[in-house]
Amino acid sequence: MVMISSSAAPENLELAALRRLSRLAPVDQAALAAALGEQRTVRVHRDLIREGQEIVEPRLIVAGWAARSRILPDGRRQFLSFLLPGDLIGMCRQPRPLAVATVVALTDVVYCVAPPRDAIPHLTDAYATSGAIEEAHLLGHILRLGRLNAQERIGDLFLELHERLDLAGLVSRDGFEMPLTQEMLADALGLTAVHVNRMVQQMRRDNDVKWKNGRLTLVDPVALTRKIGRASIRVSLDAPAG
Amino acid sequence: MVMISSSAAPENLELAALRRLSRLAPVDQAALAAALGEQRTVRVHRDLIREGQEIVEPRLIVAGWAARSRILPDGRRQFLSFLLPGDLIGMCRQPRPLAVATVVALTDVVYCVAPPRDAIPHLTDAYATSGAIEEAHLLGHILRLGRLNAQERIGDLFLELHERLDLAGLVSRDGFEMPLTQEMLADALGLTAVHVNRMVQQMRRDNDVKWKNGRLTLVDPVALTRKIGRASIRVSLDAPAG
DNA sequence: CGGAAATTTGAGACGAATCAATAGCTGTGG
DNA sequence: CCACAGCTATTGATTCGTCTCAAATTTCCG
Repeated sequence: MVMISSSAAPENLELAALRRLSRLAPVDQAALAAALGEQRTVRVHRDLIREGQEIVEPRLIVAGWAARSRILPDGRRQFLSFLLPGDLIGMCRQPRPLAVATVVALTDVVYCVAPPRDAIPHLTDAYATSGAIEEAHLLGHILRLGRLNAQERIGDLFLELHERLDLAGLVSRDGFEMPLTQEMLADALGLTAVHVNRMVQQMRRDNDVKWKNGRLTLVDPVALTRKIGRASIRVSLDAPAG
Repeated sequence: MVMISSSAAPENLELAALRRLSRLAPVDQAALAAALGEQRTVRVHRDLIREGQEIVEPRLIVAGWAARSRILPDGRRQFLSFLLPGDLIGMCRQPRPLAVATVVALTDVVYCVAPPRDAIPHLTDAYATSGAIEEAHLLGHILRLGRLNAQERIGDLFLELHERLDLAGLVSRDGFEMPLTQEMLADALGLTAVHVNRMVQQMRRDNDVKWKNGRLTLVDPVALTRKIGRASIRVSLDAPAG
């Protein structure tokens, strides 16, 4: 269930993260690789950042999934966004910021300290673009929660994950590793685990998805996109003119 | 109904916007005021930015309300966030970005071109903080849509607006101008106008809010905050050490 | 193999949507 | 000054989607 426990050599996973970042802007891959030196692991269910605490240093996820979350006094939990390999944690433009959300590891998470802005040419651009994409994901999530019904929400989220993991080179023809439980999906989508379950079964019956052993396959992503009316995010990934 | 049609001198409104920005970081107010020279007005219902189009130049709202919105193929509409006096429109760190959402004027909106980053010392910090706050608002909106019921959503949004307008100096003891219709509230909160209506009546009966003639009063913001379990946003507004 | 976590199933209750109609308000033009 | 059009707000009756609670089953993992 935990992604990194597979037999794939860790190098491959790093590379996936690298590929992801490097596609954001023209970055010297060798320099970036050098910066990725020291890797740490956080265990499942552990917090990477705790709400209200001061943020340590920005980090780059090399492997595994995490989520930003908030919890209400009465225990209700909401995942605000998912953080996948290649994503940045706690990267912000503010001088001395307090975390506005907890970041919790949904699987074992391998990360490294994000190389400082000026360590590598164009890295500033890469981070900026990364931030813009992240905001686009937040907006997409708001649309999802505000105006889509349960089944659309699930499908739409699956499409987003597919898209993002594809960019990170983590999608093969038979889908991708999806370590989320139905309860986690519920916490992200503003639903109940029970209802997520029923809707997923529906989607399986409709042959929209296959999901087994933590591996998810979207049978026809394009058709599903149309079915849901999802606008895929198109932040320019090309290098800026110059 | 349109805020700026009041008898208040336009200078006061500018100042409100100024105060807002200046509180974000130590900014030379005179320099900022100079940069605010040329003001334009956009009529109600007109778009300031259209989704998918290239963003022109970043703007600063001087008076009036706008909203970022997305519309689904079938006509469903979702407001992603509200933009109030002192807020920035289209400010992004990306080189040549496409708008990820439409920005529509909810009232007549007076704006000016946002002074460039390096025009004024510390303005970069101010923009950074402004961006961080905006992200915090997005996260708050996600929590709202995902885990609060109709009445909590409305109350929580009212509290956010109160907080933001207060920072902008636009709240007096008898509340603040609230140009939103119940339908707009519905489009922001993922509800129906009909249901918003019923819940607002409930809140009036409970003596949580007064709302008449476009003016909204929160009878006891602190109590309401507790009642809803809302965590107010505490991005550091103080100057960074040094 | 055993225990915990995750998924699945069922019955019933409740919150919010839907559809439809009415009433109030605002501005416009005759 | 009134009549009318067009929003906005309100009310009622009904339907539908999702939640809740509870229990059974399956899967995962040590």
